[in-house]
Amino acid sequence: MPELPEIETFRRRFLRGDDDTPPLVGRSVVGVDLLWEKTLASPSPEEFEARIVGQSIDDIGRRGKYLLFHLSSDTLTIHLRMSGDLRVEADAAPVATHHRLLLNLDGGIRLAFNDTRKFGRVWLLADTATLLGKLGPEPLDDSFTPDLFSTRLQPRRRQIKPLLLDQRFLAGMGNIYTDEALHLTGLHPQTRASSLTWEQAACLWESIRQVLQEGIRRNGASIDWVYRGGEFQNYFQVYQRTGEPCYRCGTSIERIIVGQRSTHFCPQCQPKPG
DNA sequence: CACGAGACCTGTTCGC
DNA sequence: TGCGAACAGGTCTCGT
Repeated sequence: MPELPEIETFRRRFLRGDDDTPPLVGRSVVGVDLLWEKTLASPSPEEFEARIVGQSIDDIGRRGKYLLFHLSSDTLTIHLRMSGDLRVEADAAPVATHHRLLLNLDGGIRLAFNDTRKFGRVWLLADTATLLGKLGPEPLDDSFTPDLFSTRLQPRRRQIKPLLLDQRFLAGMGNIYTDEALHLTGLHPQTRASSLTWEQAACLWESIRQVLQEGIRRNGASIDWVYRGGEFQNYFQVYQRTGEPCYRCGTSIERIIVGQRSTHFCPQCQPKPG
């Protein structure tokens, strides 16, 4: 799941707190329990524990799909990949199935990293530049303009969908929001990026921002049992709607594979070019 | 550079 | 009912 809106939802929840989650800023790390070694990308488990204990959470940020806990002297960087989840719970709570890393905080709570498929990764970094430096623009930043987007699209010959999923091209888009943005624009997912007119690029720019903002407003999308609270799944136009009628024209939504990813689109509203 | 295959993992759903 | 195949929100590496 976790794409930009879901990560942003975590960030806001941990910053402000909500009904069952207290704000995390200001709390310090008092202990660590690494339950699945590969979850920790760097440094070594020994160094991780020695360095992180005693640091406090000063702020919480996000870059693309990376969640950034800015600590006293390091940045705890987390990528949830396919099945990662973050839960704030009592530090005496039983350790749930698929918990991979526990960070005990002061005040009797802990931040638990739960990840069924074990793809998620955690880094403790003094400098995030190496890890984050190759990411493309932030789609919701003011600096991301239609002109910038169009200019970046122009030299690329790739199919538009895999290009939008390429985090070096644009940071934060995943399979759901890409399918939704292309449908909103009326672009076939296999359209060549370089073939887009400025107007089409500007329309896609608008659609990308619209679906991401809508996703954030709905607290992300909850599929299956993960990510309580998200509502955006109730507003999907094409994602996981194979065979169901397009809300705009009534044509059956189709599912094809593009760049090895499941892709949903309306063949009427998003005609294949050429 | 663009693209596809395979890897990394576990769990659920689908088809026969 | 059972069992294997297909599929899942992501990204990396390798070969062509």
